[in-house]
Amino acid sequence: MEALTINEAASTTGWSPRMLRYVEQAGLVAPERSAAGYRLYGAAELQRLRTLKELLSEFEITLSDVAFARRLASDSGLRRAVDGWLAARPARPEHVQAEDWLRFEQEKHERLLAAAGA
Amino acid sequence: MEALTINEAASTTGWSPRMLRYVEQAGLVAPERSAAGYRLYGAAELQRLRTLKELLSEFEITLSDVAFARRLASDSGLRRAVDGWLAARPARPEHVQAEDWLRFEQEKHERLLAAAGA
DNA sequence: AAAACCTTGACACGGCCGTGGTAAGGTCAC
DNA sequence: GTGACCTTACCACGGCCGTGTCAAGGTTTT
Repeated sequence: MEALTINEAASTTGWSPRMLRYVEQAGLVAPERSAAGYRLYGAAELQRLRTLKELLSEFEITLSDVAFARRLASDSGLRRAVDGWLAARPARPEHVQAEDWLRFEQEKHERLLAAAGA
Repeated sequence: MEALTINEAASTTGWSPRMLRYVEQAGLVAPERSAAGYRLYGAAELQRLRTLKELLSEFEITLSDVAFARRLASDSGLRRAVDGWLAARPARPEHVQAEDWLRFEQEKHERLLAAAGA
């Protein structure tokens, strides 16, 4: 069975080794460990890392966003509270709303892209 | 019918006027506007602002988190993609995971509280 | 018409995020 | 047993978040 070490995994997924550790810390992709503590990425993890990358760029979301979604999914108390708040009266002027928070959420990415010189 | 102006609303909700504008920009609580453009907070908005505040402190989450939850709730494509990713193989070592991301998500707040001298 | 309040826009600032790099020290392969 | 690779821990840095404050200009009230 082939399990890639962190640098190999980095090469095949496009993440940097540094980011792989960061992603693990965020609780999103945690590879098995060897007896000595080496990270061992199996096929499942590699796939997960690739799809994670697509997910982030396709929807312009961040690791923190996914981490929060994870928390939402696993903490039903939190989910109920948040969904409940959102479901309550949806704040009067609905049009302004949609327009505004959309810009709010997108702005950072536009700035990032601009800064990245894309 | 009584509708409070931004400073009055700030007083009764505990938010600062600046934050009220920020919360609106984040698309979370958007008050009606007078003909001249003055924000007019009704009972519903005031209640919403108070519960929002409780929500944030009770679960140690941020405005951005709620904004993202809102996006998740209103963009089914996004929700399906994220939930799908999370639902897929839940990353091997489940224990490390839970432990780790929990710390990851909580650390910032601990630091915030510490910094705030609480 | 002046005082008091509102609006948007901008500057500021500490702190965290995403990222890279490096150091000190274990592990693996040959 | 030496070189290549891994691990954790820490410093650095640009950019955004949450927040305050101030300026320039309308509105409301008296």
